[in-house]
Amino acid sequence: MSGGGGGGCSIVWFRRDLRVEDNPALTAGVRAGAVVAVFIWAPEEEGQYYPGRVSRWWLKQSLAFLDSSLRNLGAPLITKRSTDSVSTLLEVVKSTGATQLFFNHLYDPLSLIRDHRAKEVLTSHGIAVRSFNADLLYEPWDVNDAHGQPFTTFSAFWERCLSMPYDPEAPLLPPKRIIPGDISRCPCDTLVFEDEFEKASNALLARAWSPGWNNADKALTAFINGPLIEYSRNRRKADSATTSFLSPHLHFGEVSVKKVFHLVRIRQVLWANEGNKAGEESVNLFLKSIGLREYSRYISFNHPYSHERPLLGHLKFFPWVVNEGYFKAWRQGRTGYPLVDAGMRELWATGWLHDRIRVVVSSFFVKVLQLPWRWGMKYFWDALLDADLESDALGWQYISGTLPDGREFDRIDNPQFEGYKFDPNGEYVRRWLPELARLPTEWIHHPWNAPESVLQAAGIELGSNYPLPIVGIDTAKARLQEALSQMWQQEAASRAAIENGTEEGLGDSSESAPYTFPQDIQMEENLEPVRNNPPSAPRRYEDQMVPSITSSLLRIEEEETSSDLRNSAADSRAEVPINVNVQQNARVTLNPGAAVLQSPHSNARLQQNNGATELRITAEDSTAESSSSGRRERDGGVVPVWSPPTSSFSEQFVGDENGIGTSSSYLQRHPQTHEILNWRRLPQTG
DNA sequence: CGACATTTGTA
DNA sequence: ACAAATGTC
Repeated sequence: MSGGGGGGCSIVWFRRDLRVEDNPALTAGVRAGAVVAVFIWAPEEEGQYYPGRVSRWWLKQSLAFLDSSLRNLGAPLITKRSTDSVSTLLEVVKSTGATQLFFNHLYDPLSLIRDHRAKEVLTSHGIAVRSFNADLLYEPWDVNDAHGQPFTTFSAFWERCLSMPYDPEAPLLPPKRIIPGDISRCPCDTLVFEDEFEKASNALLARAWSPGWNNADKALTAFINGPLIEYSRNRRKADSATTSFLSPHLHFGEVSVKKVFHLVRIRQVLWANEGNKAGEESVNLFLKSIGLREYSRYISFNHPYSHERPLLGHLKFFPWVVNEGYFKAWRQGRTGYPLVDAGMRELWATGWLHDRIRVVVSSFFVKVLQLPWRWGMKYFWDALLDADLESDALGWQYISGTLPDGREFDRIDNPQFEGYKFDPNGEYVRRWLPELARLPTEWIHHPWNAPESVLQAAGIELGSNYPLPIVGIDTAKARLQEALSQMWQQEAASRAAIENGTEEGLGDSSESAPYTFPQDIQMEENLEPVRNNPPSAPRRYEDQMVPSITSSLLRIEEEETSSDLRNSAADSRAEVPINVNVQQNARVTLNPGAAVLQSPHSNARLQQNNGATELRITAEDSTAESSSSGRRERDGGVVPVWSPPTSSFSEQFVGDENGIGTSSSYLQRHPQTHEILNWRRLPQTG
């Protein structure tokens, strides 16, 4: 396994494993001889999930740290700008004379496809390709129930993980030094991660966060030595500095989960020996949140659609309220519910939110406002520093009640009560909603009930400097009931239609006139959300239209932007290629031998017609996404930018074999979803 | 010590 | 809202 005498070096392809310690691909590369470390920035490949501003900021910092560590070890990080990672890899291989490629696994749907293709293409060029597990305690395909089937509930999954017959592998030490490959003919591209606007907005982030693997290590140590022991007691506090703050580090793989697991476990044994029950329990709870991260990859691998369609099919028939006024009020933190609003303001200003508050605001979004969950998920994607497709998809599905072990649909959490639970003294609300700062705790989570005199004393005029509740909880409950009964009706009708052989189970009504967002959703300072008005916007049965992302970077880099993007390109925005429909989505060019991943229900599958498949998303798509976004400064933070409508989503694979409904839940349907993309079928080492 | 009440936590 | 865990007599 060493060098192989051929003299060719190895490429180590860094992605979301931006660390030198416990990096199996890097270790393998170093063992094999000379190494060329590469990072390819090809955000257009992410289509709609082009990374948000804060996420890109983090990546930039993190790469700088990685580069300097690699340099210290002997080989710099080669950075490449690309719209097609695989062909760029090929170029790098050619210009360096490499004979091997090493990388670590990713499990989001896009990466599964891209990496699969990378293996195929590079292998066909005579390159030895090997990939490794660097992101998880156990590979998804190694965790199965007694019948060899994937788990479908978290607790069963996690129980199994914790009782596997073998422990997760011990973390690898960083290499002592790296022999550099020949990069004389492989120049770096300068990567641009932020434009001038964004730079200004991002300046503040550095005060609160320190990206990079060495800082990740510090954060981990600080957490284990500090807040961990109190985790079980404190984890419910919205305002806490008691979380690990590891999530962005983990997202970019600056610290390995295996290392976290091992260190935390060691501490647990220690506490157990001391009879420290609280400490022991704290570790269990913290590990559970690590487990959820694992589970999100597990779900994504087994159901590569989970980021865009409900796992339990009935939600497909939920009549979502398509109301951009609600949506805007939610984003701005002007719903009239202090806990929700405080959360949204914090997110807006810092790109961060405590897990509890994520649940509160997303649950409010889905249950009270009844907005399509994918909008919310997309907003999180754009705004969160630790935006993570798999984790966020899991979270939103959990909230929406489309997981077997998720929250029930018909349950509305009352933000007022949750407020007193998670923020009993109102400190959190006061910090993020200065307009309520003078309100006594008694009323802080339900100002609408406060006596006029109290409001006056606190300088609050409801409906003027703080909104009345956008929707009353009772109204929301009634509406939710109504919507749910509609949903079940639709579901039943659809099933009946399928049984009658009327193939088109889903009412085509929804497909005919795709709703589009208003052109420009600006962050207006004093927008007053309408109160309790029945949703003026139509309800719709498909939840597929996701307001698009903003990528102002592209605006700068690609000058070719056409004049009227909104109408042309915006309608045909590149989607996550999973659902690419060639006819409809003209912008997504499927080059000869299109790779098309089909519905999970018809067994997700990468179809390849001939060897060199290529799925390319043209630059125009993303450029289009950058148009018409409003931005405004706002106390310290910067308002996340929101841009206009997105395409209709091509969820046309309507007539899934089994129909869609609870009776034929995905539990029974998922069998071979992963067969094709299963890594087991790919050369596996490590 | 078991039957029953109360509290708690809910991926 | 509910099931599990914990507390009480």
